[in-house]
Amino acid sequence: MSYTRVETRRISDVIMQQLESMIVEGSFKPGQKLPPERELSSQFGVSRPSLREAIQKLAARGLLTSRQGGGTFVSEQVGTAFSDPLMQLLGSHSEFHYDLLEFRHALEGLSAYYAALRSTPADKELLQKRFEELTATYAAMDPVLEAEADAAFHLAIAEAAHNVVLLHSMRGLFNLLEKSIVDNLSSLFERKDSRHLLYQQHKELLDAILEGDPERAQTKSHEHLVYVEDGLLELSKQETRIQRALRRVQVAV
Amino acid sequence: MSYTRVETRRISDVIMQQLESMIVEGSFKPGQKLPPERELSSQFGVSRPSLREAIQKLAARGLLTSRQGGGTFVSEQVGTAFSDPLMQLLGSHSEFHYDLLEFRHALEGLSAYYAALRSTPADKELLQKRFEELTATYAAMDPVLEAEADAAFHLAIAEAAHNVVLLHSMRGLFNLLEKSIVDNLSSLFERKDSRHLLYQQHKELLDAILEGDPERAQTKSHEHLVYVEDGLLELSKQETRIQRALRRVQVAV
DNA sequence: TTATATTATTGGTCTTACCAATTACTGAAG
DNA sequence: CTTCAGTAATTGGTAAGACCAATAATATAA
Repeated sequence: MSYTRVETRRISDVIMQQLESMIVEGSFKPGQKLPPERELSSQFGVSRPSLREAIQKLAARGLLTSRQGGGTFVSEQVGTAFSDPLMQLLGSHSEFHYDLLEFRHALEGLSAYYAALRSTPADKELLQKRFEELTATYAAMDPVLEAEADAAFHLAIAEAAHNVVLLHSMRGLFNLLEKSIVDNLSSLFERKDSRHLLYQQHKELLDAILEGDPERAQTKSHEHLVYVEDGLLELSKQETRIQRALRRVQVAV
Repeated sequence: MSYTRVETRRISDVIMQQLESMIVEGSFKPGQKLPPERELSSQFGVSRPSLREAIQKLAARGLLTSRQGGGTFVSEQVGTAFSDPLMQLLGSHSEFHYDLLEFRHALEGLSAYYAALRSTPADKELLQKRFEELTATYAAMDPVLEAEADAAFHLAIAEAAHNVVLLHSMRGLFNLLEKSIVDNLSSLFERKDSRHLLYQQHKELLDAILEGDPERAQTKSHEHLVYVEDGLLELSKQETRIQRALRRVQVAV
């Protein structure tokens, strides 16, 4: 008896996977509104019931939510282990903020490395745009606006890295940081005399990516990270880290 | 579980819940064939599309399976953990397995860097122990045992890095990979002629950490990662990555 | 400007019809 | 009687159109 996998793919399953991929890859971002069902169905070339079955399946798994008359939306907290209780805990305990920031900047380095390796022309175009938007905010002297532009720039790098797990992790971290932490700190380590230095670092990072030099991109990102963290260290978080390290020795199994 | 979903309940959700209850209660037993859709729909007093949406949702959750012309059946293995959101997502899409592994190895590099910077004497002791346990498994020729020891070694490094976010992420990734993915692949890229090379890489990594040289630790970890990923690339996942990258260009807004 | 009423949009549901895969049935050949 | 091919019935898969209901956008009146 041959195990002939007929595999008559259900069309709603095909659509579901396509939508799923688009969500995971970032074509549809969390919170974003999807096109109307009628439009989507004709766009995919399937009937509305089939398209609906796909949507309902994804909704059953929590990736989509739809309200009658409102529309269909991508769930805000899609995947990522950063929405779990522990992470919420970490976000609310200031002694871990440094760890969060350190991790975020580390991921940025990774993103830069892979972005330099795998970014498409379209990616590079977007990167250039985001960079220009970031530099434009330097004039405004608005730390919030600047932080947002900075986040957008680094998220664009993460997207250009073409690793969905990395992208999701970055998104989750940014969400976590955005809410409470970064605002207080960003104004601190972005002191006025460092504007030029930050611009220089970002510029070098961008160039390394655009030129497709992963090693240099990672190095530049790393230099950036070291600089920023040095600024943070002035806030004397080092003590708590050492304290934790020592405490850990006691509880280590 | 009780979510304030009190709004106008979708009829397909109501039917889904009823069917779910019947399955859980035993009215429909595992393996049993359900009545035809037309019959069920009229029995519930709803249209067939609505009834179908309910069935598809349950099928998406693994409770039901349906074959065209055959019928709809209750799944045999009801009760297995099929709840994890990201797990289900990434586990069902083999094209993302590479992303997961890449991310894991990248995090290992980070761990190595910070472990070299901040590991305490107690950490180093544990690292040495884990490393010896790992090398011991090389003799056993048991890929599962070896994978476990490898995981324990790298987790110890992550602990020595003293960044709770990094550690938490590593743990989550290991759990994710352990379940289904890594086993198939690990046996592939850990071919027999590479034992010595892997030992060498691990040894150099350990030494760099013990000597407190973060740059070298990261470099060694990176070399290790490159080697492992090269092995994975032989499985030709690169095409799908490129395809995804190109497809993303088209739908990007 | 604000508040209300109206309209358009959009998901939710139903009906009908037809296609496609599977299963059950029939009947002829052995 | 069994066996097997061919046919018909069963049943899930898909499509199209229509209408309802909730929401959002717009226009109107106070």
